[in-house]
Amino acid sequence: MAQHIQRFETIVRKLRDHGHKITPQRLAIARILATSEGHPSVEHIHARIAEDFPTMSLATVYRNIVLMKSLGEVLELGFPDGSNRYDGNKPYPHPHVVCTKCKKIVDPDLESLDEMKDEVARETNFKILHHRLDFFGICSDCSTEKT
Amino acid sequence: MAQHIQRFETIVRKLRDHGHKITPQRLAIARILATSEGHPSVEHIHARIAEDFPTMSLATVYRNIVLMKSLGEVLELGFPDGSNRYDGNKPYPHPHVVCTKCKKIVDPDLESLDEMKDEVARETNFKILHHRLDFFGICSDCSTEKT
DNA sequence: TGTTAATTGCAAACTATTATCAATTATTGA
DNA sequence: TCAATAATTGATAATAGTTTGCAATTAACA
Repeated sequence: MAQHIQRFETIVRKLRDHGHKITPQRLAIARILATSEGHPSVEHIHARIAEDFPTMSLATVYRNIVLMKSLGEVLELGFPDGSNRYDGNKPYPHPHVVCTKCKKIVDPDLESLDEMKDEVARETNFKILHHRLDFFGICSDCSTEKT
Repeated sequence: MAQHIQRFETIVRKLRDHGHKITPQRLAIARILATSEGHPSVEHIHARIAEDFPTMSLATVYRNIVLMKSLGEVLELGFPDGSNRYDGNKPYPHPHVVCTKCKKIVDPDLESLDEMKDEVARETNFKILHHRLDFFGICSDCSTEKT
């Protein structure tokens, strides 16, 4: 995916431009965040890197995610059950569809969200800065399973 | 507010119908959940009850919230920063507008959400069961403050 | 009222995340 | 190229919010 490579390079450039060192750990974390379709968790990121670098520390994953969040290059998705997932692919607010069975997360295309934002701003007199929209349900794979 | 009293009675009836004992602690928690406009936190609930019953335990608040959630009478709002707020007033999914400064949470009226749900279901082939929609911004009170 | 199982309060356990700190390493400029 | 230095790392301790275990208490029902 060319756009994944672009995202990866954007993140690395941003890190460099802000004077952060480019370490192998940092690169590995950025790569997974930029190229994953599946909105990985910290555990997932750590486990994947630990396959090749057994000394990779969880703390390093957390630290780098905080850093990339602060640079606006990673979106954190915290869920009510306490689980956190990350998106380095589209680091701006956008709707998600979550399968409650297999935990898959999909990005739908929705038109009407901006209008809705204006509607809310008008009605409540808030200055709306960002938002969060998740739909929860069962994906087609899981609903056809006979288990 | 008559509808707050109704909500309180609905919750108590539901508890009773499911064979749960009606304890003073349980009633106090249900009352706050049913009558609060402000989407209280566990701490808030506990603190308010502790004014009158100093032995009220935090664990009891947690346990009863879990119970009322499982009966579908309380909606849990977990936020990305890890904070949790509860709504015993409208225990079904509905949009929220959160002031990031004073933490106020308001319920806006939105028409277009059901259409959006259908749109998502059509596009992703998910069976949508519930959703979560939050807008974050600055309320009019906070934006007029000169601090 | 007495019996019984649910509920409570307290404290210990747990989990996800953050902070500490000595050792390591990327960057820089000579 | 390499030495100086400041950031980063890994291992572990600390933290905060929530949950669990257990003995004592209490609501519900006969």
